[in-house]
Amino acid sequence: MASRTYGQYCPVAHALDEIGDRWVLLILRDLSFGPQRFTDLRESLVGLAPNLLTERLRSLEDTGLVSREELPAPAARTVYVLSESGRQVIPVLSALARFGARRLPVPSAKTTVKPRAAMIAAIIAFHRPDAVVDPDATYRFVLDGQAFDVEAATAKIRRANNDVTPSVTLTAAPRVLLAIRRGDKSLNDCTNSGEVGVTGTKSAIRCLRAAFGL
Amino acid sequence: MASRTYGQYCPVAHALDEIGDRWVLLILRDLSFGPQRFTDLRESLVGLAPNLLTERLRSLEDTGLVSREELPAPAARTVYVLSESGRQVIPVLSALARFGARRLPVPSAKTTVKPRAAMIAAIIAFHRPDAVVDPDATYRFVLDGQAFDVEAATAKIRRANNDVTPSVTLTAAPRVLLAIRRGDKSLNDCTNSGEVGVTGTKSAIRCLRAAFGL
DNA sequence: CCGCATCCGTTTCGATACTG
DNA sequence: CAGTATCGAAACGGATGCGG
Repeated sequence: MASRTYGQYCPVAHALDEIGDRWVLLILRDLSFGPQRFTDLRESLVGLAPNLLTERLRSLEDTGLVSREELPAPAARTVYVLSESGRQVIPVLSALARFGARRLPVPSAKTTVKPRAAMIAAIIAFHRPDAVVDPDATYRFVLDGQAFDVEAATAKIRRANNDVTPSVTLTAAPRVLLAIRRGDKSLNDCTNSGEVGVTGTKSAIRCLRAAFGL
Repeated sequence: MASRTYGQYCPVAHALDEIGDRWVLLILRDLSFGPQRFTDLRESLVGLAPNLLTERLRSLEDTGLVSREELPAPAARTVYVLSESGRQVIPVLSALARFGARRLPVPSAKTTVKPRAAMIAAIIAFHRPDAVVDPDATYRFVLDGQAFDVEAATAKIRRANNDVTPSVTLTAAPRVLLAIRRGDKSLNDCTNSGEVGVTGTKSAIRCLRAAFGL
């Protein structure tokens, strides 16, 4: 059951031994947004057979990148979460996202642009930690009703938490965010036309725009 | 022959569609050190069948990441090189190297540490472009007789070029460089004991140490 | 429903042999 | 040197089933 290894003493080869198998990086991508159940992953990863998902999750547990948590009653559910060392794959995901975002074709009218894909393509891939002014800031993005919080300093992303009061909230359709990113529209025009809503103090909004090059 | 795609509109998935197949990132890793012949790649990538290497190279040409060049006479040889867009995978390789380097076990006495692996593990993975003082500097590393030049500003790496006069030259056994990186030895001690040779102006050496955290 | 396990046809991979 | 051809082995993808 041990997956094939490259057998090279090289950090790149070793990394690929651990996270290079098919589906693995997409599983980790999903987990980077927060804990996920088996079926959450299945839903996102269309085409991945359940036995293979099981095997991948076991491997990731073995390497210590993912851990399993049992949520308490009423309905006991198993969720999978990125471990502390698992969070070290996030820069890899970011680099892949930056690479992929430049090469991703403009979505046709029929292509569905999921909120998470838009977050990755428009936000995470272009986050500039060096441009962050206020390290304590939190940015909230509401896309198609799904809310994400991004920690300014670290670019850590999670599903929005009501306990947190974000510095800025940006509301938009995923497709609009991509259009702005491509430069087909400007954020100013979109806020004026109501396609994008931005709330927060003027300085916080400036930080948002600087941090993500919007 | 079209390789399987994930079929998701997501930059990470798209990136993996292009460079996520088995062996592909290792091929790109090798090409990031400069042009390589078919047999150079075969030699480095033990276990990769030649027909599969052919197929991977064709796919990479199709996506425009790699291009083929025919060297002129006397002995006409085909070499494969990273294209301009292909250089965009370098941040992905760096991120993988950083991830893998932390998780790579200490090499046993029997493990062979190849010069390139040491370069990746000790140098590329830890390069700090923000710490670079002189952007025009070039660092030369001579490991087991193989010489590499690293451009300070960009961390571009290539096989050493005699036309270039490096700001600093560091000579060491691959294993020693890794030991320093792990903190088992200090660069100072190794230069005093002769295990590592460093030549260059005092300020250039300071730059080298700052740029790579040595 | 959720979290898997089993079975099975298809694709991909890896090793070796062979060729211009 | 730079590939192509072949073939058995492994991995994958899809469907189905099953206990909690």
